Amino acid sequence: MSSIIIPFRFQLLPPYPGCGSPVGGGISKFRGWWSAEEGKTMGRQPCCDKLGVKKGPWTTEEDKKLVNFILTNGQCCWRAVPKLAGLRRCGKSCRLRWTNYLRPDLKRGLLNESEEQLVIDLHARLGNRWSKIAARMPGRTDNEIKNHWNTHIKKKLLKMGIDPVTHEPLQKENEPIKTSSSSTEKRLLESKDHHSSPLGSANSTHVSSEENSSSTSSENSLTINDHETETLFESLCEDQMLLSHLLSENEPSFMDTSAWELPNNGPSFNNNDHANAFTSWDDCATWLLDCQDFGVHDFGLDSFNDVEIGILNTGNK
DNA sequence: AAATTTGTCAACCGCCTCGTA
DNA sequence: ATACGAGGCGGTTGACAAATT
Repeated sequence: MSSIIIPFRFQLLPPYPGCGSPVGGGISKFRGWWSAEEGKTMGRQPCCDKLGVKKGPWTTEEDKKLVNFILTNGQCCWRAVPKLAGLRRCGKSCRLRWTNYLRPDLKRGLLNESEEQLVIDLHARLGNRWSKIAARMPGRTDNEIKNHWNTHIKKKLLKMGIDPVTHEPLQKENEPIKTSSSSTEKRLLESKDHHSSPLGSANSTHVSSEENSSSTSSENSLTINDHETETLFESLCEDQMLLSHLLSENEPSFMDTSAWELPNNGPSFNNNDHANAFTSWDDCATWLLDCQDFGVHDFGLDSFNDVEIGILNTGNK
């Protein structure tokens, strides 16, 4: 089965009725829908009504409802989705199902070799921060990468004699930590405390300065001395070249997730070859409707009514 | 062919962060 | 300043499939 990236800015439609227009920070910043819709005096509803909320695997029927709903209404308040889509699910569950499985820009199938290598490289830098890793990998979800790491890559690395946590040869495990220059990262890990992935800690120190420009260098080196910092920096710089294009904050990530949320003026595709194949919403909609690989027919999208197709076609007006 | 073990991955759980009241 | 809720995240679980005995 071929892997396909759907360069598709999905929320082509206005927010839900009553939602109003999310202002400023976009939809993710939007709050307070319930108070407006239900005439309540501010305050909030619980995440989901625990009673009557279904759990477990999603049925085709539920998938169909969710996809149809989001195609028609776009993404807005996840808490409102199950109610409006006629699903007996928690909003969280809907979001998860959508982001991990139903989103049309997802690749299907196992990670290929280059993707695997990228995961390994990114994991070496970011640790178990799967969402950060996924953000650098087009069409892949954090859950998918996490699963693949745990079931494939971990074993592969162990087979190769590499510690999947430290990314260093296993035989070095028993060596003293303090003077080994190749264990720079590990030393940093030791100096940082409690992250689940020691390397993740080290890398979080490094990455934090990349990804969080508000972090100061002094903050990042609170627990290591100057010499260690210098050595660490030198060590990390070796690899920095390799991934700088991936990790640069100034460069858009491969999958610009914001693209999903702020489509207001019609298609604005990711910068890749697939994207160029689509020149209009008609193309997108047509493609989506024809997409067998995604299993669109399983969701009943091929049986969109005229109104729904019309909405899709006019989404960028 | 049946039973058991192992592998896979979708989904849930609980915690954290951030924004709002 | 505080409480609360939404969304997001990573860890874990459990159902199912595949492989092995």
